[in-house]
Amino acid sequence: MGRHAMIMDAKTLCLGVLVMGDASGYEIRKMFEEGPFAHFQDVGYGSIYPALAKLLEEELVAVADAPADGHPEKKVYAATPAGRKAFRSSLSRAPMRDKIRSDAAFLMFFAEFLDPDHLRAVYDDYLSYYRERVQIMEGLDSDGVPEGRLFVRGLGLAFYQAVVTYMTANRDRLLNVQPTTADAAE
Amino acid sequence: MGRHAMIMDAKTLCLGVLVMGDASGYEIRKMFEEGPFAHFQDVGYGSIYPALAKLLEEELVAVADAPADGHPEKKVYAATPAGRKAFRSSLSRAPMRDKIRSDAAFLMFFAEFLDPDHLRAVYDDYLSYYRERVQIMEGLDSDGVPEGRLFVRGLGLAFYQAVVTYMTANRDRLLNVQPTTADAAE
DNA sequence: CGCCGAATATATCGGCTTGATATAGTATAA
DNA sequence: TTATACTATATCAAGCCGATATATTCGGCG
Repeated sequence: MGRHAMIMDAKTLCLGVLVMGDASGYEIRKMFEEGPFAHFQDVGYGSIYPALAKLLEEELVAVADAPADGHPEKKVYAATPAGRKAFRSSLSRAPMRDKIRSDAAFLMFFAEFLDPDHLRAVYDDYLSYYRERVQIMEGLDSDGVPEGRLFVRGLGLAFYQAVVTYMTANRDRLLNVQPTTADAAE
Repeated sequence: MGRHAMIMDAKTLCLGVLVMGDASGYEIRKMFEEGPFAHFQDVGYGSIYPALAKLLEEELVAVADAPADGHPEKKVYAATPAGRKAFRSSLSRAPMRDKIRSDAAFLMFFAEFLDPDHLRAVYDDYLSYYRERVQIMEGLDSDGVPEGRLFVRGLGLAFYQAVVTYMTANRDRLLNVQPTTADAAE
C-alpha cells in the first residue's frame, strides 16, 4: 500500500480541475477562490501559470487558443490521456495530514494581551465571515453533483457550522477576559 | 482601526511563544508540533532559526547559553521589552482569513476516480486520526490556563468533533460510490 | 456618449516557507 | 553493544505566496 505523503503540488491541483473539464488559468483560479475547492485548497496565479507551463512541457495537458466572445486572448487547457493517468496515480498515494492556519485563532489565544475593542472587532468579523459561509453553502444546489463532491461539501459545511455554534455559545467567555494592564517592566 | 491583513510570519510566531516564557528553538518547534498551537499554526526549523537570528539582530530577543544537564549546547531565547511591544503591535492589526489545506478532502472529492480499497484506507486513516485528536484534547487539564487559550482550545476541539461526527454519519455515502471504470478513451 | 469601476485574462518576481537532510551528543532498553 | 529514540542546532533547494504589471471589455451612471 502506498504509504507516505503525496505532495499535492500546484501541478496536481491544476490537473485535477482539468480532468473535470477544460479550463483557462483564470478559470482554474476561480475554482479555488469561489468554486468547489475553495473550502480546503488554494492556489494563486503565481503557482498556476508556471504549473501549466510545466504540464505542457511534459505533455500532460494541451492548449488551444480560444478567440471567442470578446475578452483578451484566452488559452484553454485540456488534460491529455497521459495527464489523466498521471492524475489518477497521484491520487493513489496516501495524502498529507490536514494543515490549518488560523491567524485569528493565534490572536484570540493572546486575548489577555489585546485591547478589548480590537478583540471584539476581530471576533465579530470572524463569526460573521463563517456565518456567511454557512448561508452560501446551505443554498447550493445538489442536482447531478457526484457523491464524492457532495461528501466533501458536507464536510466543509459541518466544519463551518461547528465554528459558528461554538463561537456563538462562548462569546462572553472570550470577550470578558481581563486585559493584563500593559507590561510591568515598561 | 487597523484594517488589512497582519502577516503572521515566523518572527511573530516565535515572539508569541517567547512572550509567554523563555525557550530554545527546539522548544519553540515543540509548541507548534504538539503544544498549544499545534491545531492552528505551524512553523518548522527552517523558519524558526532564521527568524530567531533576525529577531536577535533587531534586539527584539536576547540569548543566553544554557549548559545544564547533559545534551548539546542549548540557546535559550527571551523576549526583550522592545520585543513584547512589537508583538503587541503585531496583534493590533486585522488577521488574515483562515487557510485550510486538506489533501485528503481533495482526494475524497475525486472518490469516483479511486480504487475503492484505497478510498476506504484513506477514509479510515483520516477518521481515526481525528478521533485520536479528540481523545487527546478531551484529556487536557484546564487548571490555571488563561481564558484566551481555553477558548481557542475549545474551538479546536469543536472542529475535531464536527469532523468525527460527520465522517461517521456519512461513511456509506462516500464508500459506496461507483468507480468510473477507467477512462473511456484508453 | 463618455467615464469609471469591476471583471476577464495572462504573466512575473522577490521574499518567505516547506520538507528534507546533516551533524552530534545522550538516554533507554533489548 | 547495538540500535532506536530524543534533544538540539543549522542549512538548502524547490516551490509557493502576495503583490504587482498590463491590457481589454462589460455594465452602470449621469
